[in-house]
Amino acid sequence: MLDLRHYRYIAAVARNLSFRLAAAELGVSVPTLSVQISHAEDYLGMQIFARTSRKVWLTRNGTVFMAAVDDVLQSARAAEDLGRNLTRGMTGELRVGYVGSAAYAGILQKMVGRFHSCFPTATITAEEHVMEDLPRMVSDHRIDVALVRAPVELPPDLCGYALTTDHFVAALSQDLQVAGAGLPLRAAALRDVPFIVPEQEFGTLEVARRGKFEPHVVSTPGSLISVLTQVALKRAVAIIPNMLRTSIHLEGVEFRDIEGPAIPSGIVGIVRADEDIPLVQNAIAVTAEMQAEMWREKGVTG
Amino acid sequence: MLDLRHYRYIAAVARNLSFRLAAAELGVSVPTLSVQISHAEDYLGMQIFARTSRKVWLTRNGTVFMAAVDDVLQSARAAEDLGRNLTRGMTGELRVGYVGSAAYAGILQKMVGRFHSCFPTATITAEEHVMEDLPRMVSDHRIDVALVRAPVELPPDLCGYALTTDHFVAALSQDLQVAGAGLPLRAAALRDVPFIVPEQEFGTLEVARRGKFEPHVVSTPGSLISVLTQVALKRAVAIIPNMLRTSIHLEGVEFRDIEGPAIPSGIVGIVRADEDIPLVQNAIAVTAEMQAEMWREKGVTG
DNA sequence: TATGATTGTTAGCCCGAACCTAACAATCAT
DNA sequence: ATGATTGTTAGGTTCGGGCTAACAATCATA
Repeated sequence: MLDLRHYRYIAAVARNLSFRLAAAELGVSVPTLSVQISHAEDYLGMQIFARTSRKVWLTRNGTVFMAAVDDVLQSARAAEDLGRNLTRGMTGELRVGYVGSAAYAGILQKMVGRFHSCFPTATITAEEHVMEDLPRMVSDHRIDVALVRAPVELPPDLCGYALTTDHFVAALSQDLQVAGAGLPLRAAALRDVPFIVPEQEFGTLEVARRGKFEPHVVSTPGSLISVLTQVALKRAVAIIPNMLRTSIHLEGVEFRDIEGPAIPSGIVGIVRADEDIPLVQNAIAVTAEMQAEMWREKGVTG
Repeated sequence: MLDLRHYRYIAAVARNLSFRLAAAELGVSVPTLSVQISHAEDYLGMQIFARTSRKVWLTRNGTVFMAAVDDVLQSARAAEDLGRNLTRGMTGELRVGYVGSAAYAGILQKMVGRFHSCFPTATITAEEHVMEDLPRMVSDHRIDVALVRAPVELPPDLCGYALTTDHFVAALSQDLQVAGAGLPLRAAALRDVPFIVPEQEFGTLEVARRGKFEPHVVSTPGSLISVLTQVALKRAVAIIPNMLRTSIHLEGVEFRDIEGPAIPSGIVGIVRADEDIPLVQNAIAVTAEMQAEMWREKGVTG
């Protein structure tokens, strides 16, 4: 069977129409080239080149054959390029999983956009999942990166990076007459109000802790838009990330800050601590850089 | 640089997901395969396969890389197939040159049609040229096959095959009052008639020889349709292949057989005597076969 | 839990083939 | 005619792919 060397030698002779020049270009001796070309011709059973001891030219069939030779060399080059880019982390496959509120926070769009411009030949997939499943999916190599709503505790094989900062606020039905309209809401005032609890229940638990009561949970919908809808329908309250104030306006729902120190929220990116796929490593670096830019801008503007 | 062996080994392991089975399939020992896969991985700088001493599977990057591996192997296979088909004369390039009247005789269409069905992957070109140039074009390797109007004398490096048989007839203007309407035309009767001479002037010369006169040549147009037109316009006569009777009807022109033994015409295929391109050799064989079929049919029907 | 079977890796040797130099053959230029 | 240029042939060297043997690691079974 011919190997790539034969194809490279054939292509070189065809380019130069001279064994001497082709041998120089290839860095081999003329006899070596001559013998190898002969081997290829013997194997194929046809002359690729016609030659006097003074001139070399392609035969008719040789001319037709050259198209296939170029194909072989091109695909071999493409394979090595692909290998190089995979090892350098310039291409490959990147699987992102995210909770719905990562899209509201805008971080998902920014990340995917940045990935596409940094790694244009990479395949990037992004699928929404419930927050409960996401860390496990990263652990099990079913996805490479997860975007979840902070805070979250991680098993030792995973590590997280804070990508956006936010804090919890209360979203409550306008039908409720809670004291101090316009002012920060006291946690204790929610003792007897029905609670709608989003996937990230940390805010709810913290408010209950501050108010020293067990929250009266009436529903735990899947998405934040459902949470707000339920708040309106059930004359209830929900403790949700402040970011939603700017993203969602729903008739009958008002937002109130919560009295006391801000309850931290934000989006966290989760990856495997021992990540060894170069593209994913690069993606993490790019994300960190992007986050630094965002926080720098934020620092300047506000 | 990786060569085709590496790609074949990688593909085999990926198919079998086992070094043992892949080695058996490839007909090499397991250690050989193991070392070669390692070489490829070292060269690329990435793991293609992950393995415990009990299981083998593709890495993420390995999966992406396999597409390129398949490309390389497919193009290599295609190249060898092409080489084989070129050697066996099943594909390649076939250049046909023909005189216009070969198309009227139908032989050109039959030939090209037959070529396409026999050699579907071959590239077949057919160009019209003046009869004078065609034998030289074959000699000079500018075309592979020439279809000309018999008779023709050939240089020793060419040889010809009679493909169709025909004979010359007279096409003459109806305005001429030549004796013996409806009967074979006597050559001597054309002594004072203006002659339109087609590319193949043999018929004209033979008629003049039989009539023992120098023909009064008034025009030598390029195509047979022009010859007939000129016959009508110039109240002249032309000695042309009988085949045209069935192909062309032109107002003001009548056809008359010529008295005496039939003056032979027909289409001749010309090729190089030392032709060494397998496709062309096969094309000649196919044409000969086709001609035999045609003559057999003719013998049966008439 | 121990033992044997299965599978991939490492080590050491062998041999084919790619490569080189030298000598040769054939063409072209002066 | 003679020397220069270019491809081929011949013979020796070396690199590396291939093999066997020994090893390591896992899994199955007793």
